[in-house]
Amino acid sequence: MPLTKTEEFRKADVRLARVAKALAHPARVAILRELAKRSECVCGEIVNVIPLAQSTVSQHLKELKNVGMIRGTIDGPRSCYCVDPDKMNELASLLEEFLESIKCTCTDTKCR
Amino acid sequence: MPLTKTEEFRKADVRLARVAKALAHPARVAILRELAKRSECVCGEIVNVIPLAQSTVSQHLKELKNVGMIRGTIDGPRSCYCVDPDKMNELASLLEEFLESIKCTCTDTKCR
DNA sequence: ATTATTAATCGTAAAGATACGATAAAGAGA
DNA sequence: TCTCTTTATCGTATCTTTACGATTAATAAT
Repeated sequence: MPLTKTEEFRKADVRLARVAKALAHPARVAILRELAKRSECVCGEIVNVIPLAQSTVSQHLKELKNVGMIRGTIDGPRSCYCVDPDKMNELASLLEEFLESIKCTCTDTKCR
Repeated sequence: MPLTKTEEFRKADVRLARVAKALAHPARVAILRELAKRSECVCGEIVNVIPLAQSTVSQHLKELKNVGMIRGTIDGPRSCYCVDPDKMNELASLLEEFLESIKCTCTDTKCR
């Protein structure tokens, strides 16, 4: 039995959902917040801030990387992670535009 | 063994993740888009637009309702669903503010 | 009253997400 | 070279999400 039938939906909707999904866990939100407030990032510091096991944090980092929000330069035993500014802005715009477009136009009195 | 340990995270991050999660499926994005472009909505029409079974659409509607994005007035055999303007704006602002705050400040040459 | 229509709910199966410990990989430092 | 540190990956258990069909509920229409 099929699970997610993303093929059936509009590409734009699928992309949007994917971006939203990346933000759909407090750990990933926290990671992005941490990364954004530093000029150089090492995952080790991240692990100390997030109340999860190292392997789990690594998993969340991977997800953020997959969607393109962050970049990681592996540098031997320490990797430099940071927000990808261009991609982040692109994805943010995508979400923001959608959110702006969802202003309710309902004139039904039952809904007001 | 615990699954989501939302208790460990900042309330703001948990709230944000919850909002993002509501948008984390193409069907829900499509539903919001449909609702937003009408002045009166009936679930039946929604079902016809979304390539999923009626029961599944109903489930997605419920999730959007739980997070507060939409309101539904059950009116006998037809229910009127529409975007909750105030709540939607509130949630949208939450997300938008966060996205704006995630501008990369990384000055590391390796990341540029 | 009976029948049709519409939407919610229930039960359930399958896929995905989340979390952890253990292990592997890869340099840094002694 | 050997050890330490750090991160990624693997294996696995559990919870959650997604999806559907079947059923229920509630009104509308005949």
